[in-house]
Amino acid sequence: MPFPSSAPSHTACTGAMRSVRDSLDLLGGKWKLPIIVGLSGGPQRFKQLQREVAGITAKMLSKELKELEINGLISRHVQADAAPVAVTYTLAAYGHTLFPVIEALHQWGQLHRAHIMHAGEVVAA
Amino acid sequence: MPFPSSAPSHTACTGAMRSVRDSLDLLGGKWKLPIIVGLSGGPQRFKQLQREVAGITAKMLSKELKELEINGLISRHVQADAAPVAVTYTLAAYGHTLFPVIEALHQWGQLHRAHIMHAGEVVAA
DNA sequence: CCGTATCCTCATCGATACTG
DNA sequence: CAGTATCGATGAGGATACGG
Repeated sequence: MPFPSSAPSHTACTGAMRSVRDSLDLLGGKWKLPIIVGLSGGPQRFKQLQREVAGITAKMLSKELKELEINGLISRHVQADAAPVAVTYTLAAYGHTLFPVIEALHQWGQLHRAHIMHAGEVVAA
Repeated sequence: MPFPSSAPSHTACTGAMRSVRDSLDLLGGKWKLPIIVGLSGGPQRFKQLQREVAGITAKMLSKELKELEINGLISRHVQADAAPVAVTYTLAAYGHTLFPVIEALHQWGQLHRAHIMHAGEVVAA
């Protein structure tokens, strides 16, 4: 069944393609979603976040956070009064709209892992 | 709320992160999902598929199809008897398990487009 | 029609060193 | 702690030409 599921014609998926590509453009790359996941449990400081998103370098984390903030998915708060300056990143309300996407990816990742384990089995959705 | 949603502890998202990364590794890149979408309406010949997935080159389509087939998401059928050889690609049963993922991406893509209209800012397309 | 071979460019990402 | 600057490797992806 093409997307959207109630589509009438053979060229139905054209519209869905554009949306999917849009999402991919914004969320694609290695780190965007993992960072969102890392923030899904609550606000995090830069260093904490780097520890949570295993393997990411400070450079990449900084760059990705900037892009995510520009797109309104997260927000950045600075506590300038402390001696070692504290910066906190928070998942914005708009960022929470990504949960269905992440959930779907999470589910499928688990399914695929199971699928690889016993490669002979047929998988149920 | 961290993933999975019923998680108990502060380190809850670690598990979800792995699954999401797994999916991203397999489905990431510019063309994998668009190709799946292109096949979601039914079997397609190579050239038809290339027309449907706007902008893809024969080289990329060939390469991506190979990877998708290796991962069991699509299947390839050759009709050798015809004069111009006919090759047909079909979304495998396992490929259908990606529908929730694509649907989520599709929905969010639309949401984001509306979000941009509304906000009047952010991101040049 | 269905690809493959070759060459090329450019973005992505990592490592390291450094600053406020 | 919270980043930035610089360099370099890698490979994804595109253009073109050609083969089965």
